[in-house]
Amino acid sequence: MRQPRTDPNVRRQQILEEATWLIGLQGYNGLTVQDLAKRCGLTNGGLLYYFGSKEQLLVAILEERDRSEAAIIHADLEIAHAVSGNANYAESTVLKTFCAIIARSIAQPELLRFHTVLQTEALNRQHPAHSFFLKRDAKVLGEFAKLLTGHVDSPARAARQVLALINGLNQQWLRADMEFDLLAEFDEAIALILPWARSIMQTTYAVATN
Amino acid sequence: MRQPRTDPNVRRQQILEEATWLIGLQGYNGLTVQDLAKRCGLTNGGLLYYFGSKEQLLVAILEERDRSEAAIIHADLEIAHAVSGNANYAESTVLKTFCAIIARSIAQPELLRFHTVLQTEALNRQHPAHSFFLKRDAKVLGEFAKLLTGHVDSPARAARQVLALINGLNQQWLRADMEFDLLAEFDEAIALILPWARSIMQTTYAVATN
Amino acid sequence: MRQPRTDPNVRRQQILEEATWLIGLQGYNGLTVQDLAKRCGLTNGGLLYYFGSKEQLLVAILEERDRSEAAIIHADLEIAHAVSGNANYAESTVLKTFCAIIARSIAQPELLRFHTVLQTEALNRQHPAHSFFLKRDAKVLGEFAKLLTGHVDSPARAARQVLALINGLNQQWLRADMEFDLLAEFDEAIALILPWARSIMQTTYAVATN
Amino acid sequence: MRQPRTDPNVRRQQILEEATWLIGLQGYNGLTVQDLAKRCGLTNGGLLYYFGSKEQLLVAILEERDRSEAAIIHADLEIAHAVSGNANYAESTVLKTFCAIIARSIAQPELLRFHTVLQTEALNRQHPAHSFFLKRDAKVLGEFAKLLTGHVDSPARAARQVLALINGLNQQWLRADMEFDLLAEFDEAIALILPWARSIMQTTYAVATN
DNA sequence: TATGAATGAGCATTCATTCAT
DNA sequence: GATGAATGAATGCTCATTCAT
Repeated sequence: MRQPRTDPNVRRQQILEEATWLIGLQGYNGLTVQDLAKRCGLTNGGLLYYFGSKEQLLVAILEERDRSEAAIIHADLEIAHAVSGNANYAESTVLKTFCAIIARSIAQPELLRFHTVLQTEALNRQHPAHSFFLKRDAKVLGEFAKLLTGHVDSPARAARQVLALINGLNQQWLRADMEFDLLAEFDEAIALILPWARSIMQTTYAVATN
Repeated sequence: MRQPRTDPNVRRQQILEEATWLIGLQGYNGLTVQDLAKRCGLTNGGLLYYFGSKEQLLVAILEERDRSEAAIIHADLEIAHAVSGNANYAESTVLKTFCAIIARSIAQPELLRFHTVLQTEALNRQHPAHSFFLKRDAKVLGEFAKLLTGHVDSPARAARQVLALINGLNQQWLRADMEFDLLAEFDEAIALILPWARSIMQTTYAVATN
Repeated sequence: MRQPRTDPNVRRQQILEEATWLIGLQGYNGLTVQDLAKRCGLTNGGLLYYFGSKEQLLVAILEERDRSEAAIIHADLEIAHAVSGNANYAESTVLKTFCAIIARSIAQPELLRFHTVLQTEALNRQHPAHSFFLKRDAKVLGEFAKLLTGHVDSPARAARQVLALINGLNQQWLRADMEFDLLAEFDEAIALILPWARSIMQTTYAVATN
Repeated sequence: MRQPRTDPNVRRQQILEEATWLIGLQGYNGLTVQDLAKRCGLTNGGLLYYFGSKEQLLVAILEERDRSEAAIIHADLEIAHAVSGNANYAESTVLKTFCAIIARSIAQPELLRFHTVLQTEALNRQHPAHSFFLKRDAKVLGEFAKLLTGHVDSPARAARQVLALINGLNQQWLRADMEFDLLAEFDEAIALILPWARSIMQTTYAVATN
């Protein structure tokens, strides 16, 4: 009857992962604590012991997402920048960064789903993740613009275009049940904005997909 | 106490509009029959008299959306095609069609919100609008491709790119509370795919916004 | 399965009465909507249809109590006052009023229980009936003082004493399962404050218990 | 992380005190083990280690109350009685005893609150403290009657009156947030029953408030 | 055409208690 | 001695739906 006492850190992580998966399917509002608890093999009371409330669970997921995303992206960029010594990022770095984003989505489609679904649900000002995604859009646009500086006429505008392409293609890909080659489509699309991209694609591929 | 006996067709239309607005805010699952009924000035029982169930209400909205969209787009294109006599659409027609889509979104942001929110919520295979948006994506991509034939190397791929740009920019625009010039951003973005677009923009503007 | 459609006003009244009874037993916090609903022969949802929330139900009870109490007391006094033409109330009126309060408690012990239990539960500042009983004490003390003016040295102090005696005896009576003669005890007690009371008791009795 | 190992007797005492305080605020049913544990700086499991269950905790509090009350009252009386050698208590002893009760309530309002709240909550026959307060009322009335013997016509009846006055005034005092002079009000009230009280009040005051 | 009463299922959350550690 | 994880039952409330009127 009683659970065989799982390591609480493992449990917590498991809950976060299952919740991410379920939110990706049904959104935050469509998620029920009961469902989630059952998937994790405990009762709703047991689950709420970890996070206090459904909303705090969401906050915990978003914080973790923030942490791991920041870790990945910044690690890549900081190194690249330090190496070059130049004010702007190298062409290969820029391209690699964008492609890495897509590659990660392909590798972890449940995370992509989570972001895609939650992001739109959170257009509602009352949504607990509303301001999170407001800030996130601003931050991402800023980082993209910085990345694009020196490579396009208007970095801010190009940042919007890159982000729009990423989000738009992601959504098509998810709706089509991932049955087209997202990375290939993105490569072609990014070449619209960075014409030199096509010529250095081979190298990038290898890096991005690792 | 009793309602002053509104014309049932007017009532129906009002319900559809309020529902569209509310779904745009909170999604279909977030919509409550009670809320909607109150906004329409009748009781939940009274509302369901018109549509039978919440799901049938959604179906009715989607059908109406289908009808009015098809009417607008096809009207434009059929005429344009008939006039030219050519196998492909004229540059100005293509551009005008795309811009008209954006212009309509700007003119009726509640419809844009409805589509944006519902479309993502419907990524879930269980969602009553799932197959609707599956078909819609296919249809739109097909129409875009046809429209782009003769103007780009790969019409199918370019169609994806255009649709991605539209959806992506729309989402950014809604999240930013409509505080940037969506049409200007789109003009620049479409010029990435159709380089000749920039030169004929002035004319298009006037037409698209009417 | 479905209820045989009781008259909604009757239903409402029935709910208020059952709730009064249950609160008298277990307090407001001890009252469960489920329990109350079952006693009324409907589901909790059905019950909340009438009052919206447990707290609003309490408010409705208190409002009704207020109304019917004010009606009874003021009717008696206004008439008595009007008749006498004197600035102060007649001895018999004063006594009759106090005894009538006790007589009503004896006739409707469930109301007495309700007030006794809720009043103490509401000592908590967070309690939804807290301010109700604050105001009630003030109002009752004021009315008692007015009633006692001309009959005692310090009407305000005597009002406190009368109220304390009433509440204190009530509580003992309820705890003793109503197994002593509350009215007799009160008659003796009120005579401590109004020494002339004993001599006119016979008359009062007859009136108060009607 | 782990508690710095407080002396278990101190701990126990602290729990009893905090519980008394919380029950005075919200009643026994309104008390939650979680709340109480947090106030005591340990977890719910840790708290229940001491008392086994919420109800046993209540029993422990009541037993302790019994003990310390009995100790105080009886000490006073026994001595007074022994000294006088008379069958009845001296006037000053009687008055001192009553006033001492009030003085103790003023000095420890949290105990007064506890009794006031719990006593009424326990009117419910299902309440774990129901029989405790039944017996207590009987015992107190008996002791009061013994105390009043020789000073009033009907000691039993006078005992009721004194107890009613004490409880009634206490309740008013708590509701008024302790913003009137309870002892002064009680002095006047007790003089209704013991007319000679007023003349020996000065002496009593000094004793009672120490 | 609609209202208004009612249901039944579900929801997030709370809580006393248990127990392995 | 005490923690921390977990349960199971309950709680107030919401919601789509039904249906007599």
